[in-house]
Amino acid sequence: MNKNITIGEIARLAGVSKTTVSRVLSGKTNLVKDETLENISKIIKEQNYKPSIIARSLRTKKTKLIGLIIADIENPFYSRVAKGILDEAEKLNYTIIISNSNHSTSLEKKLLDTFINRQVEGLLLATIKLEENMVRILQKAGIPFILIDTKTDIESVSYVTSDNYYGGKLAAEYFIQNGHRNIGYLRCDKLSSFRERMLGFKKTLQQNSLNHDYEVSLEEITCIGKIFSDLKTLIRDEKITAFFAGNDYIAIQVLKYLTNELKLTVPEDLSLIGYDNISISSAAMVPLTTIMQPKYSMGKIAFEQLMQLINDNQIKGTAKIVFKPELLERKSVKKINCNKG
Amino acid sequence: MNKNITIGEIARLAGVSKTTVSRVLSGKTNLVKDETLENISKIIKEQNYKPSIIARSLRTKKTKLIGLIIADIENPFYSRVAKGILDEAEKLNYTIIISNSNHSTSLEKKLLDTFINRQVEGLLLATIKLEENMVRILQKAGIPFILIDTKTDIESVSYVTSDNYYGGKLAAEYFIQNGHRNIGYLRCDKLSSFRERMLGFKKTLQQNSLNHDYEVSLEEITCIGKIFSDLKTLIRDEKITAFFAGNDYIAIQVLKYLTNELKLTVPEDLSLIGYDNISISSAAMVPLTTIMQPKYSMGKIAFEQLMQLINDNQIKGTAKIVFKPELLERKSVKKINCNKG
DNA sequence: GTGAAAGCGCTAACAT
DNA sequence: ATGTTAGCGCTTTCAC
Repeated sequence: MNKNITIGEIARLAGVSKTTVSRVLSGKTNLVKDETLENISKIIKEQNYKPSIIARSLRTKKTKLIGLIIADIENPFYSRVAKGILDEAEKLNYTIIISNSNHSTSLEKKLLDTFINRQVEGLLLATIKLEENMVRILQKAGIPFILIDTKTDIESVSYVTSDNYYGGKLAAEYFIQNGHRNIGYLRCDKLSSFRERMLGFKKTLQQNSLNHDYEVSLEEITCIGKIFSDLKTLIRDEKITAFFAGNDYIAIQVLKYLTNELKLTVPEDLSLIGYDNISISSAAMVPLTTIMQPKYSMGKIAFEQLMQLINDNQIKGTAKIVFKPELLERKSVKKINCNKG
Repeated sequence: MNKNITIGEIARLAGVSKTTVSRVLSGKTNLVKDETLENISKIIKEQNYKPSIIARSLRTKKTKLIGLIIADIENPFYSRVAKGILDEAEKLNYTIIISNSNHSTSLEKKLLDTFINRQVEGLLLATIKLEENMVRILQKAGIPFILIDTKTDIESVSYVTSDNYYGGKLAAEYFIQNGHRNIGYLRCDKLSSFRERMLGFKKTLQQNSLNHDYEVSLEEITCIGKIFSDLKTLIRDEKITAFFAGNDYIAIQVLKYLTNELKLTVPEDLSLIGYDNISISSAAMVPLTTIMQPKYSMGKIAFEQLMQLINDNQIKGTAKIVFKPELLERKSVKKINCNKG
């Protein structure tokens, strides 16, 4: 019944003007007599009145809304990042509107529009394939945004990632150190993070004079099943002994495939490295050796940086944060022979 | 620059009134001459004009906003449910505002307020501990809501869950069939789903004249580490051979603990059953026998039901949807001896 | 088929 | 310390 109670009604009950009530609402209490303040506060509480954020937003142009586009909320990497974002948003009294793009660029474009129309104050993009025209649209709309786990060549675009090139390098070096020579990897050009990982990986193979063409190519990151037959071929024909899966989520699916379908053993028949260190990789059939990146922190810091961009809007700043990933040694890589020591 | 373009500006450029532009915007094209329509559409496109959803919401009282409160987005069960919700919302052109409550009842209360203030049209509550006064607040505000994976005794509250009592029963029966006699389980009273699972489980033990007091109690679902020492005691002193972990997320952490800390083997030293069938339970160290519930569908259907409640608001309907869970046999339960056949 | 005018609930000058 | 007024950008009578 009190769902339609407005500031005017409170003002009437308190015998003051809407302005005064508004001042109480926005904490400008120094402009209100103590007595009046108390009275108004009492009535607000009694009536359980809550100001309309919509009306306020329309007036102030501040929505306290941040848009979040996530490629795949089901991938534990992203859901951990999301948690970092959500926790931080809660602290700062911002509300998050979220969408799952399923890695679809066209959907991401549409979502961008929706979020702009909703007048979000900023945008967090967790793996969008950012095209130039999207950047233009965002900049034209004056909406600051930060990419997470993605990079772009476009100057003046902010991002929070780990050093994926370096991460790829770490993986390759580890395989090599452990005596692997025929090493395969998954390639997916759709994600910039994957591209960088593979670049660092491939380059390192090359520098060690190893064949760097044992690649399995993935068009659509959503259809991981499609790589399996190519992977099988690489194992059979090229005798690869190691495979860099690009991320843990995929690595675990590969692990399942190898074990259940091909009846192969990891790491005896094939060694595997993932990326991300998602929470279950330590409890996988074979505990997964992986490249770790600080997911929660990445979400948290992305949010903090976005706040800065929003608040310092006079200086059109750019945030470029890159974490150093680390290799986490577990049990999915076979030590064929040790070059070290 | 065109960030401030409004309907008035479009009207001016087209040489018509705001009303006419508004009619084009809302698809009331039968009220507009073809010629005018085309002209206006052209200008809208040229100017890349997007109507302010805020202003529209203020006027129409429709926000196209649904609030989603999730207990722990990082738990793959919830993130899968969330995906079902998000995909469906996208289809129906609704926007989701999301928060992670970390299982905190006080935070959930606060979030409820925030979401009401934002004038969400409906609310999806994935495991909130719903107190009576919350229900009153919601009903007073006239906001329909649906609980996911939770139930309540309060009449007229809608929910989408699986039959947790039956799920618990399935788990107990399976242990018993496989020859287990000393069977432990995790108890957590905070979540209604857990309570029901444990009730069904315990009752079944009882009906089979087995000890049903081998319980490990968990106060805060966020601190799973705390159950370990109790679990250890149960294994040592009571010689339990099987343990029902309440959900897969916890089961996997128990699995890690047993393997890494206690150097025990599953299922040789302890058999384990989880719940939910999260995507990685099939790839766990020991593929997890679990009770499956249709997570994605639950999210999807919860959203659909909420739409119904929103649209049929004259009839104050209630949706009570209960899925039948199924036991998924994998490798985490030892067959001590077979009673069957 | 089109437009003028009012108003959604709030805040922000600008008075007083 | 408080009130008056105007207006955010849209939709919706009601009139023409």
